[in-house]
Amino acid sequence: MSSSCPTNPSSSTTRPHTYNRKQKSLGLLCTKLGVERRRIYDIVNVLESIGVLARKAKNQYTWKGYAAIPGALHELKEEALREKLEGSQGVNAKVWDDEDDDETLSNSGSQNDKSIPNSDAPKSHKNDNRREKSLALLTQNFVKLFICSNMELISLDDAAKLLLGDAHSSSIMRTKVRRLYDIANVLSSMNLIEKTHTADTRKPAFRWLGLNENQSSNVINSRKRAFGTDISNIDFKRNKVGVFVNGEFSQKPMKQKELEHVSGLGQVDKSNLKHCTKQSSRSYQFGPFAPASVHKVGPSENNSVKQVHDWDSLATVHRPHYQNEALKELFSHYMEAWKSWYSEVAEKKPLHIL
DNA sequence: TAGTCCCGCCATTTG
DNA sequence: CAAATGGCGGGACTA
Repeated sequence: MSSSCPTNPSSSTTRPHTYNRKQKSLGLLCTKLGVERRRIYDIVNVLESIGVLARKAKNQYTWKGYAAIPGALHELKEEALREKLEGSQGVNAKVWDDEDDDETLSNSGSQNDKSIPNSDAPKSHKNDNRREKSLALLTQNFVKLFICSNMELISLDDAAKLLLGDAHSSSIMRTKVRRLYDIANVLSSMNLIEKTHTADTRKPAFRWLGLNENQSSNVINSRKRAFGTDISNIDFKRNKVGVFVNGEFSQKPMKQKELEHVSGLGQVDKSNLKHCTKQSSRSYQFGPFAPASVHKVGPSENNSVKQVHDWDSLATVHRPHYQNEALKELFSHYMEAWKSWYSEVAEKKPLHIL
């Protein structure tokens, strides 16, 4: 963080102004936000998993925007279907965890695999191992659970079990669940999922909201504008977290325990899920920046590029008072920070974190 | 107590 | 080698 960074600074910028790399250093950002650097990585990974961001290289991220989400989800869904086909029969869907990794995963999707320069072949084993345990993969698999199954509600425990396959020591489970919390917090912030609890058991669980189209899990085709477009008037209040949903900004009262009941159908049907999950590979392929062009789904009327508008309002100053709303706030702040970066950096220029 | 998730050590990966 | 990343899990905090 901080200081000197080798990478080329200005150059590519269209911005005559100073594209001050230093000002965009992750370290500085973290300081300003009062956030630990380590946290950022988690968030970035989740965002990248759903297409909002793309890592181009070390210290280089490209903001894709919310409009990229539909496309990413679509990809995930197809990928899941593909996996389902190939690996299904095996009653026990594999497990990612547990020592034995294997799977040739990593490359089912389209190009873009983590854009890892090194070819795949070599150190693949170890890499795969890492990859398999990555928050990014977990995020995608978690999302697949929702978009590929008919489960209405999924508790993190169930998700962990499903994603872990059979073998799960309580220890591994615990860790997995911790990660899922990390992920769920970010996804919740984006309103892609929401927390509730099963009707029967009062067990906490999450419901997929997706792009907020009607219930159907078919994320890819319904109206509603692209996720996150048109963000406007945001206003946070203590204990309230603003979230943008389809253009509108909604505030969820921190612990909204209201809607709970809704859940009716929820119930995890493990069996029916197993196959659908399996590792995947990241494969995003959205258009360049904001792409509203991404095979977007709905008629997202406005181009995400412009979703920039009110991001400023997202700013709001207040240090994240961790505890609970932690990631959520952090996320908001981060969005704001990025937004400013974005505007400064001009169109396609990659952002340099640090 | 179960559910959350803060916090940061430390192993890896990269440039 | 230093900096950037990120897996991982102990344990504090809450409801």
